Amino acid sequence: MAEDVSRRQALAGGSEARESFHSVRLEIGLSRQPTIKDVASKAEVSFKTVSRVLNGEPHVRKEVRERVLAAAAALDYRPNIAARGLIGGRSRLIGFLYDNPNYSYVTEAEIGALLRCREAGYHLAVEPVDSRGDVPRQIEQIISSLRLDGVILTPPISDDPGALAVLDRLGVAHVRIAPEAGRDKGPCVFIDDEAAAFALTRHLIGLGHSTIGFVQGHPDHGASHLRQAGFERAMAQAGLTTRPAHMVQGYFTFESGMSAGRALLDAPDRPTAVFAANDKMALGVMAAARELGLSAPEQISIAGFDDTRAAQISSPQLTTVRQPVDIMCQAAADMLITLAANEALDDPALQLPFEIRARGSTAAPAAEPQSV
Amino acid sequence: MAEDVSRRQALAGGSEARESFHSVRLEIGLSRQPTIKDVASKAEVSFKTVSRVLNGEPHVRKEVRERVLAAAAALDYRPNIAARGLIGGRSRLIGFLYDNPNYSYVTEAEIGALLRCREAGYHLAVEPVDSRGDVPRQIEQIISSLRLDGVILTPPISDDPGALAVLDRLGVAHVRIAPEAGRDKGPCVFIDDEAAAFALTRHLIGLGHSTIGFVQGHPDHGASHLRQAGFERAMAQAGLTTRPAHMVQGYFTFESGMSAGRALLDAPDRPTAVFAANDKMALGVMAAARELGLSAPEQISIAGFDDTRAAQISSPQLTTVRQPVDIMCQAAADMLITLAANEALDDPALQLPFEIRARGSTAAPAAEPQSV
DNA sequence: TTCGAATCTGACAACGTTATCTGATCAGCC
DNA sequence: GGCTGATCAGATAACGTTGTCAGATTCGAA
Repeated sequence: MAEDVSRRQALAGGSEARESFHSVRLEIGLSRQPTIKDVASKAEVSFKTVSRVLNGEPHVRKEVRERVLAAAAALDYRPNIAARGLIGGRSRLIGFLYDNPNYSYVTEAEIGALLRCREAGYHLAVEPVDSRGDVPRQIEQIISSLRLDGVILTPPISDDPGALAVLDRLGVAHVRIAPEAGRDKGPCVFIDDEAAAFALTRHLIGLGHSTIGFVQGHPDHGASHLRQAGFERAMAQAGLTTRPAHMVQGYFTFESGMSAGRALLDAPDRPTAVFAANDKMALGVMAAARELGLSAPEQISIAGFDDTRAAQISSPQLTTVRQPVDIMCQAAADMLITLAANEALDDPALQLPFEIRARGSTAAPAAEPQSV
Repeated sequence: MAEDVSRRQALAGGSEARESFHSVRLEIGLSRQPTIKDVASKAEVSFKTVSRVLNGEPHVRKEVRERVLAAAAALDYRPNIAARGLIGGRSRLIGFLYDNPNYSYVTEAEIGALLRCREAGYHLAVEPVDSRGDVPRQIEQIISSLRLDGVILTPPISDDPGALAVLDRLGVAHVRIAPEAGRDKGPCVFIDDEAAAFALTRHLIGLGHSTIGFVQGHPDHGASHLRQAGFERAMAQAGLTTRPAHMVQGYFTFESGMSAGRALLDAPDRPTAVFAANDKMALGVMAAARELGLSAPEQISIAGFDDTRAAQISSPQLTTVRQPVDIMCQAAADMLITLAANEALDDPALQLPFEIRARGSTAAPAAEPQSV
C-alpha cells in the first residue's frame, strides 16, 4: 500500500502530487487528526472562518456557518488543545490541588469537579501538594509547567496563605473549598461548618445527652475550629458544660479517632455521646467503643461530620452532617470556567446548605445513668 | 498605568519602544513566564542551544551547557508544555481512565500513577468513562482533545474490547490494570487473582470452615471470574462441595453485598463463613450479619478482597487479600513513560505479588455445629 | 600552515490555533 | 449611481518549542 502511494507521487508532479496524496490519506481514513485546515477545505472556506465558527464569533453568514459545522462534524474534528493553549494562554486545564489523598472527601470532590469540567470542554489535572513542604513553590511548579487556567484548592491548602499569595502573584484564578477565613478575599465555596456542628450537637442534646465528648479535627484545617465553635455554642446555649477531659485532639484520621475514643471512653466519667469532627474519626471512636465492649448506640452514641461513603457502610450507620462536597467542587469548577472566560462571578463566596443525617449510631442515652 | 505605558510607546519610535517596554517588564520582575529566549539572551547563546541543553542533546560544550543551566535556574525557567506538545505530538500528559468512581481502588490507583508521573515530569489527566455508554467514542474524544501520550485503563475498561481497538487504531500507548484475559496482547499489570482467591479460601478451610458462601463480583469485571475460579478450586481440592444457594451474585457494591449477605445468612443452612469477591461486598455481608444478630467472627467469618482502606477501619477489621493497587498503577505509569520515550518494555505483562491479610473478621467456626 | 573531519552553534521552518488587520461585498442612503 | 457603513471573509503574524540543515569553529594530521 505504501508502495502504491509513492508510485502515485512519482507519476504526478509537484504540488498536485501532494494534494492527491493528501486526499488519498483522507479517503483511506488514516488516523491522523483532522486539523482546522482540513475542515476549511472541506467546507470551502478559509481556515480562519472555521475558527470563527467554532469559537462562536460573529460575522459569519448563517449559510457558511452551517456548512462549516457540517464539515467539522463529518470529519469528527476536535481542536488541538496544545495549539489553543499556546496562542491564547488558556490551557483549558483546571488544576485540582489537594494535600493528603486519604482525606475521604477527595474522591467525591474530584468527581464533582470532573463532571462540570467535562461539560464545559475542560479537563482536570489532579495534583497532590505536600503541605508540610514548600507549598508556594510546589504550586508555582505545577502552574507554570501546565499553564493551568485555574485551580481548585481543597483543605488544608485552602487556608495556606503562601498558596494564595503565589496564585495572586501569578494571576491564576482559584477557588477555595471550605476555607476557614478570608471568605471575602476571593472566590470560595463552603458550608456553614459552625452552624452544622451546632445543629448536630443540638440533635444529640435533643436525644437527651448531657455529657458529650468532642474529638477535634486537624488543627491546620480551618473547618476544625469552626466545628468546635459550633459544638461549644450549642453546649453553652443548653447550659451544659464541657469538661476539658472530654475535648480530645484528633487529626482527621481513623487512628487518631480511635485513640481519642479510647481516651474518652476508657474513663470513669465517660460521656454518653461523642461528636467527632469528621467521619473517619467517628469510625475510630466506634472501633474503640467496640474494643471496650460498648455497643453503639445502646451504650454510646457516636456522630461524625461529612457524610462520607464510609459513614453509610459502617455498622451501625453513622449519624453525621452531609456536606455536599461533590456539588461544592462542581460549583468551584463552574466559577473557574466563568473566570477563565473573563466574566464576572455572580457570587464569589458561595454558601451551600448542609443536612443533618440522623442514623443508627445515635440514640437516647440509657435510661439509668451509667455507673462505671 | 496603562496610560503611562501607551505614552511611553507613543514617545519612543517603533520597535525600539517595544524593546524598552520589554526590558522594563523584565526589570520590574513581572510575572510573565520566562521563555527559552529569555534564557538564551541571559546565557548569551541562541535559543536553539538552550533547547539542546534542556533536552540533554549532545554537541554542546560543557562550558556552554553550564552557562545555560545556570541561566535557566536563575530565571526559574520551565518549558511551556503546550508548545512542546504542539510540535512533538507528546503532551506529557497521561490519561487515567476509570469507570465507576465508587470502585474503592480508584483513589489508591490514582495516587500511585500520580507519584510516578510527577517524578518523570508528566502529569495525570483523570477521565471518567461510562462503560454503559459508547466506550470507544468516549476514549477517542478524550485522546484527541488532549493528545495524551498514553492511558492507564482500570477495570472494567481494561477488558473492554472496543477500548483496546480504538487505542490501537489511534496508536496510543496503553497499560491495562488487572485485565481478565489477553495478558499477552499488550502491556498490563496484574496480580494472580485466581491464586489469591485460592489462598484466601484455603485460609478459611484451614480455620475449620467447611460450609463457605461466596459472593460473586460484577460480571463485567474479569477479576470476578478469576476470583470465583480460585475459590472453587480450593473447595474442590479440599473435597468440599459448594451448594448453588451459597453462590450469590453481587456487583462489587456495599448494597449488593448486603442483599447477598441477607440471602446467605437468613436461611436454615447458612454457611459458617462467607468470602466476598471484594471488600465493599464483604462489608455489606457484615452489615447484613449484624442486622440478623450474628456477630463476626464468633458466629460468622467474613472475608473480602482488595484490602481497601475500608477493610482496615471496619469493626472487626476485615480479613482480605492485599492487592497493591498503588504499586500496580505506579508500574503502569512507568511503562507508559518508557513507551513514550520510544523504548521497549522489559516485561509487558507484569505480575505483582499479593498478600493474605488475616484479621479479626475470620476465626474458627463455633465448636458446636450451628443449629438454627 | 592547510585540509578534512568532528564538533559545536545558529538561522529558519514547522506544529495548529487565535488575533489583527486589511480587503471584499452588500445594503441603504443621498 | 456613488458614497458610507455594516457585515463578512481571508492573509498574515504571532504563540514557544523542537527538527532540519547549513555554517562556524576546533582539532588532529599531513
